[in-house]
Amino acid sequence: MIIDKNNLKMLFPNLEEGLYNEILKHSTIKEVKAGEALLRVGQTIRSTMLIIDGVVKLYREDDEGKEFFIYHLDAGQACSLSMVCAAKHETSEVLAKALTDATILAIPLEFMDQWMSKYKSWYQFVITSYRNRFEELLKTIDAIAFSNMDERLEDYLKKQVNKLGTNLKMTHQDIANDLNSSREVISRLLKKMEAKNWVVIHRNSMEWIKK
Amino acid sequence: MIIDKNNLKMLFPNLEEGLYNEILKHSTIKEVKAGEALLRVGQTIRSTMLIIDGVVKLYREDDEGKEFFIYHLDAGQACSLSMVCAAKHETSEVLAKALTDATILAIPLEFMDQWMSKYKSWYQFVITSYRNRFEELLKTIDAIAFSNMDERLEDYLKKQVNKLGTNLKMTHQDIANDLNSSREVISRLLKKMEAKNWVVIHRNSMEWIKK
DNA sequence: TGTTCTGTGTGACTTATATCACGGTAGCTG
DNA sequence: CAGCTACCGTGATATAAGTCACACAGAACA
Repeated sequence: MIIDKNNLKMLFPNLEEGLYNEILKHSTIKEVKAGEALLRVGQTIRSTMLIIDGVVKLYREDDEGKEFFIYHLDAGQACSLSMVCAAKHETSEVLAKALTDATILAIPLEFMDQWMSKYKSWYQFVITSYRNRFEELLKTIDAIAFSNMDERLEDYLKKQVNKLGTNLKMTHQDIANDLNSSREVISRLLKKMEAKNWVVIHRNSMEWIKK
Repeated sequence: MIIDKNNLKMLFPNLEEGLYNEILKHSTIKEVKAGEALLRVGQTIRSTMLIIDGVVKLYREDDEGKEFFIYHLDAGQACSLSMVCAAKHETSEVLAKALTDATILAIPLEFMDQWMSKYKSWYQFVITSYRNRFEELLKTIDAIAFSNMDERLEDYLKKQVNKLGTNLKMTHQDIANDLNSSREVISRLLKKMEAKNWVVIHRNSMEWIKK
């Protein structure tokens, strides 16, 4: 995938002219296949990552390696964690996996500091990214603190639909893993949703038909 | 409470000289009694808040007004949310309540932007605050996603002990509210902890004796 | 002094979710 | 085609947590 200034402007509007040039000049492009990890827990972060294309899923891991889905990142968004971590030369607290094939722009961490004082638009972008991720995290907390599995599943499916369209190619086990639940529970809840005409279940996939 | 440069240096080390002066010049001091709210959900944020003295608890609220405890802020810390919100003129997503009597330094939001480019130390401070709050939030998610009530209660009590000492003046109902559980459940779990000699239970208070 | 209120203890029960143990079936592969 | 494997459905059961009902005890107060 070739990235030029126009691309960048579409995806990240409202940055300063000079900043687009710097981004193009100093960043490297990373292509990631669907399912691959871009960032693992404990890994040292050496660059800030901007999503150019595709969807990335962020996970939190427990000690036994169970993966709990926290939120999505789309094209035009930045991995906020890679920003702070980068700024402090620290390691990742999360696992980031490509949901679809994805293209990532990696910006070496030294530019974080530089641009922060040099480009007001960059500072705005970073702060906004942060705020948005923080909000996502709060919503995730709401979901697990205040909602039952049926609501959480509905939320989860809606998010997937938002990112990938109504035809969801995933197994019940996949969903169970993301929600830290079990296949049987998800199967049963999906059945109920099917009875309510929210979804049509196939093998290895399903279709979301609720408006 | 009178705040001078030395105070400030003790609480917020590693800032630039000029920045301490600016903080003293432009901020106002707010005294808050234990139990009072400093920031409510939906409230517009007009200033960034630095904790000078006391302990503040942050909560997330659900639609029925149930309050779910997310983390503590101590003296020397900043309410990161007030930073981002302030920068974007937005409203609060959380409820902040003083746990003890507290002293807060309120910095009008216009200085956020200014100082960000003017003082590298301020930028570092903001980013570090952010990262720390983000981590707290992730830990909170871990707790509710991966742990049972007994572990969560233990964690919770340890945090309280950390902030307020081993003599905990709170009712079982208070704890239940913070953990979004119920009094009976907390009572029973506390009994078990007492049996294990982790805690001595009194009326309206308890003592943490586990090392 | 008795009365009231608030916090606590506890048994019985309900509910949500997890786990176990199957059996079935679609789709691939040799 | 046989046989395998991954996915799905479902009843039975287990467990954690929430809810209900009520008893009791210490503090507060009239």
